[in-house]
Amino acid sequence: MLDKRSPMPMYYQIQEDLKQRMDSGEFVPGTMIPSERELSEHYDVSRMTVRQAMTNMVNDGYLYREKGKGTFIAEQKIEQPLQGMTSFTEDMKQRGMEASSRLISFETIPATVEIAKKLNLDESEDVFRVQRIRSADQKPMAVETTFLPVTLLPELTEEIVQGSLYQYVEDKLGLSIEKATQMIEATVADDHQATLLEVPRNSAVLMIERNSILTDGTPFEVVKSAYRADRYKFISDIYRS
Amino acid sequence: MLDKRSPMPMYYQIQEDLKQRMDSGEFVPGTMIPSERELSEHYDVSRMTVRQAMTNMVNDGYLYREKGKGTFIAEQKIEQPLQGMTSFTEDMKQRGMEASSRLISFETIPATVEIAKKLNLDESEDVFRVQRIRSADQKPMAVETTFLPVTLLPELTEEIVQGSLYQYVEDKLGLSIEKATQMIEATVADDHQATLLEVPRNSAVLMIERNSILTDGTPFEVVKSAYRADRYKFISDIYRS
DNA sequence: TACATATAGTTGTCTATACCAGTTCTGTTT
DNA sequence: AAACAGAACTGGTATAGACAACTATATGTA
Repeated sequence: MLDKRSPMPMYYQIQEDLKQRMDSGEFVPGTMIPSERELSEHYDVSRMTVRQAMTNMVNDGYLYREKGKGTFIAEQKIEQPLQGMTSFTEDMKQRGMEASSRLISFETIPATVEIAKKLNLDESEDVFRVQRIRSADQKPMAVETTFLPVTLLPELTEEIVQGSLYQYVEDKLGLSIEKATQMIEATVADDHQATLLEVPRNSAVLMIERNSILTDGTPFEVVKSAYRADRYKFISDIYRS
Repeated sequence: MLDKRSPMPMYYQIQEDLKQRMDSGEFVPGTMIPSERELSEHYDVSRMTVRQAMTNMVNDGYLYREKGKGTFIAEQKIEQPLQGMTSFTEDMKQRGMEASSRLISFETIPATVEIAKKLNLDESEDVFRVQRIRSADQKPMAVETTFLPVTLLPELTEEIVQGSLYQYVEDKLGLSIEKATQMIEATVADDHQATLLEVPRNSAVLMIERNSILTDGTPFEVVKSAYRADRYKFISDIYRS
């Protein structure tokens, strides 16, 4: 079942296996999963190791425990789309829609003053400018424009941006995104946006700008998205303290 | 140091002690706290018990660990504008503006279907409807409409809502707000909003709706705010995983 | 039938130990 | 003085076992 010689810790392998069994439909929300003792026998590890895996999954919201009863599969939490950073695809999936994406343009341009400042570049240094239409259930949802520093990703191509950019960055730079600052505002659609989003001019659009920072503190990207206000609400949960 | 006969688990007592030592200034952000082995000797418990306390505190953001180096006090996360719940007044203060507020109406009305559902009331049960103009630097910033269940706060008055409502709720009910779900969307101003916000009709407005839940799970309020899009951006920081 | 009691199952807490992997300091050698 | 090697630290992973607290079910008794 598990690979004891793998460099991956046992508790991690158990987590992945349990998640996989959840995805496959073996466990549905509300189901009680086998007890800690049963799982420790099944995976041939100590109960504490199973507990470590399960504690992580409880913290991540996959499971919940009830003392004296057992451990259960948690409901899929639809209501917190943006707690951790969510991609457009994940976001739409959580909303029960199918995401698709169409590349409109991919070009290298000198940074504007605004973008240079946000990416911590000298003025007129080159940046990639990638523009996409993001669709949900085959209807336009947002126009997304991404700015990336050329110096950081000199070998970036169209193919890469259409794949998993974040995966590429991790492999290429050994860094990942640590956090982002997000700004949300309301505007009315300009002609260009109206055409791409297939809405009347002067419709309301929700502008979301995300500035992402890598784990070493380098600004990584500026993403400006214009969402159709008639189709999209931004939802988040906030907690006290 | 710790009370071994207390019904409180040892790891919990350790957490509380460490937090108290942080509050008292013994540990400041960035400081390395004693190693797990030292603490286990100090508290006279096993290292695993210390680890359980520390793992919880890492998950809660009080500490962070670095393999081979030690465990450190985390920075107080000030840089999260809307991570914790912020009042309009605090929000404006952080933006360097002076907040003021004018009560427009305070009335009792039967709940609409939407509000009844969100406040978990029977249809047509009474709710308070409080409408305010929120201003920053003496210029209108938002129109805020709050819905509160009458059954929860039967003695609510105009004076109270103009003071600290949250303080009143805590004293009156012994409960406080645990979390809120927030929905943000873009619309165009209707006549009423345009007049109150002193903007042209068909200007863009940022609608923020906040549904707050008390610590016992009771829905507490629905707040709908219409912000002037030319003056207000919603800003938040988000973190990976 | 109704109520108490046992009992077997669950998670919760805790111990004592062991080894691994990464970091830092220290003493020795060059 | 600089470079290396190793010791002594750090947290990370894992074991085997114990008892407590809680829940559900079955059993016996009034």
